[in-house]
Amino acid sequence: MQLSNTSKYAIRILSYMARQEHEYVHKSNELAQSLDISYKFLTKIMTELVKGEFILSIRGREGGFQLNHPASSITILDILKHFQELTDFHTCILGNGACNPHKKCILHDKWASPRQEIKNMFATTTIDIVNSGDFKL
Amino acid sequence: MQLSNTSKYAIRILSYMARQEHEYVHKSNELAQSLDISYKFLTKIMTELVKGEFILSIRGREGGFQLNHPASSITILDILKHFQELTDFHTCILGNGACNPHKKCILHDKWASPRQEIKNMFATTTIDIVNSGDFKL
DNA sequence: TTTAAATTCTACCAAAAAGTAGTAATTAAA
DNA sequence: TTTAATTACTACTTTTTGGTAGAATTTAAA
Repeated sequence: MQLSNTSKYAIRILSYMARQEHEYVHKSNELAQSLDISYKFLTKIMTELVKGEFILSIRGREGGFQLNHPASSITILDILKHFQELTDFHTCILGNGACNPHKKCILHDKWASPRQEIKNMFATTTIDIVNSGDFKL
Repeated sequence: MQLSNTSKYAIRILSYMARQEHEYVHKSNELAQSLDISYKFLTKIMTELVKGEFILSIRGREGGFQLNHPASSITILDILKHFQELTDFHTCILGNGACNPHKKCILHDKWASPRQEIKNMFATTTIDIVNSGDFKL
C-alpha cells in the first residue's frame, strides 16, 4: 500500500514547479537540491515527465524545464496513471486480474468504496494545491 | 498502491483455511494446489504465518497447519500489520516519515479521510467473511 | 568559433521482493 | 524399527525497482 518512489518524486517535482510562474525555467540542479533528490535519479524522472508531456524541455545552455500545462489542470491521478500506479483500481486489491462480479475475491465489495474515495481524491487534487497553503515538498 | 504478493497470498491462505472447521489440519500441498500458489513459496509464507501466530504447525507425518484463533477474530489489518504493509498509515502517502502537521506534504490532509476509511475496512473485515458469500480465493 | 551549462542517452550497479532448490528434522503409520 | 509424509531451514536465482556513471548532444553566451 505504497506509491513507488518514482511516483512520489514525480508528484513532488511537478508540485514544486507549480510554485513558480508558469514561464519559469527550472534547472535539474536546482530541483535536485531543493527537493533533496539525487541529481542523477531526478534527471531520469524528468525525461519520463517530458515523455508524458507533463513538462517541456529546453535543451542546451540556459535550458531547463517548464510545465507544459496550467498547474491547475494537472491532477495527481494524471501523474499516477502515467507511472502505472493504478493497477488495483482496475484489477482488485486481492484479485490478479481475475476479479469480477462473478468471481469476487473476499475484499472485492469491501474495497469498492475506499477505492472510489481514493480515486476521487487523486482526480480532484491538482499540483496547484501547493499554492493554497504552507507545504513541505 | 498495491499490496505485496506475500500479503495477498497470506490473506488468501488464511481465508481459505477459515472455510473448514477450526480443527481441520491443512497440508501445504493441498493449499498450494487449491490456491494455485507455488508450493515452495507457499511454505515460505506458512512459516511466516506460524511465526506471526496466525496458525499452528503440526510437524511430521499427518502434520499440517491449523488456525490458531477463531476466524472471526483475525482481521485483514492484523495480517497486513504482520507483513509491514502499513507504512503509509504512519508516515504519509508522500512524506518519508517527515510528514507531520507542521511539515505537511501536499497530500497530507487530502489523504487523511481515504486512509481512515481503508484502515477501518481492514480493521473490521475478518477472514471469516469468506463464509458469508460465494468467493473465489 | 570556442566554451560552458544544460538536457539526453546508454549502460551499468545495488537493494528489495518474488520465487526456487535441496536437504534436514520430525513424527505417525506400516 | 523402518519408511513415508510432512514441516523447517539454508541458500540460491530471478525479477523489479531504485539509483549511479559517463559520455553524447544541444545551445546560448563569451
